Amino acid sequence: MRPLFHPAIEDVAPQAILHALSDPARAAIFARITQAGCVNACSAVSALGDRVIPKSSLSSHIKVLREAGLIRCERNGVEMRNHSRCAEVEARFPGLLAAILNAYAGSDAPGAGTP
Amino acid sequence: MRPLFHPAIEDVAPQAILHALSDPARAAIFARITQAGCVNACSAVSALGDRVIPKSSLSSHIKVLREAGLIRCERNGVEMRNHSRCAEVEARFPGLLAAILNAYAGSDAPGAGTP
DNA sequence: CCCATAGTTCGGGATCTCGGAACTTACGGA
DNA sequence: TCCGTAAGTTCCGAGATCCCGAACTATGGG
Repeated sequence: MRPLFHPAIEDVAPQAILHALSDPARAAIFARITQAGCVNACSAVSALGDRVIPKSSLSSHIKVLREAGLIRCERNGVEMRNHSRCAEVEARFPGLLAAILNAYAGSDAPGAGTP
Repeated sequence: MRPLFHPAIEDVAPQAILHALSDPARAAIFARITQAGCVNACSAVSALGDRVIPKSSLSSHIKVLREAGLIRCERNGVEMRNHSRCAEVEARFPGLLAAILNAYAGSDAPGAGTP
């Protein structure tokens, strides 16, 4: 399978980023991918907090994040590697991702659940 | 008509803000309300760039922005005054609104069209 | 009292989203 | 080599959401 479609950084639209991150599940996935050193397997993400996300939903979420320009995906054998494109997005929209992730972290820590 | 429902600032969720601003039309409305000194009539907003927004859609957009905690609305006779709550939101989520509005302004200036 | 203006609500069609089941791909073991 | 297992994707139906025109409500003026 050839590289999937990834938008060029200059084609990334703010509304796509906001839409992608307006879902707490997607925001949590993105936060985890970003925090985990920009590499992560898709299934390693499926256990977010205490919520189990079905495979198909997870695949959709990953697709939304990818097409929004937030992550870059490539196959590695059976698994999928998801790199965060935070550096590119940061260069194009300074402070945006930091503010969004910080807002989520400050409100209810999407990547860690709230026991 | 009693004051409409407005969430307390501590009840404002990041996902609601991102969802509200993930629509370019809503982002443009909010940008205009914020830039116009935090006061504006609803109908004065309807002429955004070259796009005509139907009244019902505009009312919905305003409602979404209000319930997301981004603006405060109150009647003034026949008209509606829309104040931006940017200061409150800024205090709760530092840098968020600035980064979002800046992202839109840097990509295609939602409040001014791109001739 | 009647009308004009500003905004809200309602209704239907289009679009989006979620998630289960089936399918595809890739690797590993016998 | 052939089969089994694991990881993701695709397909499809049910439900939710969004958009916008038409009808409705509320306020103020003549």
